[in-house]
Amino acid sequence: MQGLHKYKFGKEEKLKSRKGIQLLFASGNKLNQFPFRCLWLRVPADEGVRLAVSVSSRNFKKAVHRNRIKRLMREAYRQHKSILFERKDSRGIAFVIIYTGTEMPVFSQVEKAVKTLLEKISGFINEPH
RNA sequence: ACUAUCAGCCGGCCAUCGCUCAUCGCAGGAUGGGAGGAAAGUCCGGACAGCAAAGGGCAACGCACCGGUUAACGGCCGGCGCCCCGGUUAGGGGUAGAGAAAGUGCCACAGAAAAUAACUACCCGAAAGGGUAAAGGUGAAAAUGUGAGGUAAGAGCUCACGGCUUAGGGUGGUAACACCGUUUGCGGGUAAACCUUGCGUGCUGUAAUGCCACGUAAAUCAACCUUGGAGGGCGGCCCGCUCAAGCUGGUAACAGCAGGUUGAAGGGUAGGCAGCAAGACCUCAACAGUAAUGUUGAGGCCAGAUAAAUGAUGGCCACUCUUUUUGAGUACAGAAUCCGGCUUAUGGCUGAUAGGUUUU
RNA sequence: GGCCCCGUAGCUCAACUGAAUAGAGCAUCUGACUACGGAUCAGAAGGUUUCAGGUUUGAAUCCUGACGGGGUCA
Repeated sequence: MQGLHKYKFGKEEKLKSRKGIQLLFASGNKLNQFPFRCLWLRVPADEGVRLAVSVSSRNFKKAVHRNRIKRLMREAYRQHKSILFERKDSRGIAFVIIYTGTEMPVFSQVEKAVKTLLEKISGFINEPH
């Protein structure tokens, strides 16, 4: 099942609940990796791995630019999310990635940063102590 | 080739991977649809939904030449008036354009005086006093302009030609209005100052609203009230109307219990479905109309998410920049209930119409 | 998505019932005082009143439209 969905990023893997997002912002673990900031939290196993993506409208006033950045971030996560699935325990992860840079990125930059970010999270999860 | 207006299209194709919706399938999956002219600003107008539907008056807000168009509009189309440009002719452009002769206010500085005029001045007169507004000169604006008569000096005091204006008339036009002749008068500007007149307008908005699921609050405190009534409703206010919660004891004031309204503090949920995608819809053609627009016929189905889909990478082609390669880039910009407008942001290509210049 | 408010010197605010040089404090600069600096005193500079158009003789003020910033909702 997981192998089949290796490069997909469907509705079930997006963090959509307003309540979950508020919980994440209230008590999530913080992690900085320029140009991103990440908040993540362990959740029960039936939640699965869920991601939300965000760009501040203070840095990017045009909606078309925010959409562009969010699409690049989702695409990068889709290609490298298998890093997170090679984990030891079966609990789920909920996390949000926020773009904090002030300039329009290109895909290669986003891809590189997302990859290192996912490796960092994977390291925290697999070695909690 | 250039300028203006109108209409249309935005990079094209291929490969791999992916997102969202619908349909089919037990499932893996397959097929099909998937941003705009402005989706933007939220400046107007509606559809739709809820609340309320005895009224009357006032206030508030909006609009303001005429006719047409439309579901409606402050939009659009055509005309009229005014202003500007133009060998001041043809023509082109702009225009929030009712009323200043209903009333109130304001008009700095300068000036005699800024709106019931009189400083210098002119005339009569011995003076007291009276008559007058031409000349001075400031200002954005100075008491209807020019000429003649008239007079002591003057003055629409009178006359001629004008300007504006009141009333009623004739001709043309649906009308605004234009022209003609009669007549009343001479009142500076400002209504995007208050205001007056005419016409119109319920309020709140898809986070409306309905249903389902889950969950709690039943309680506490304060104030007021229980038919001589707190408070609620009828658009904001008033009148008026209407709804609205009581018993016991006591002569009464009041007390007790109960109830009602408002507020404080506090508690709970913030999930799902509908609304929500076939409509003042789109394309083409014909007809009516100067046009906006309308009618008829044929064909078509064209996003529907909810921390929010419509994308990424590679290759070739087209164009621009950079010194060739390399490289960078390809307008403005991303639906959120849906329509009709307005405003703003916008690079390029194609076509049509109009204009003048150059070449043949 | 709806509704509401505000833009004045580098900063914080006046002047908002139109009137001609837009004012005050802090900050900046110059000079004096001091051995130097601070404080103090004197003086100066700094403004397309967010932008564009209109009404008016005259606009920061009134009107319209843009641009920018902020707040609020079940």
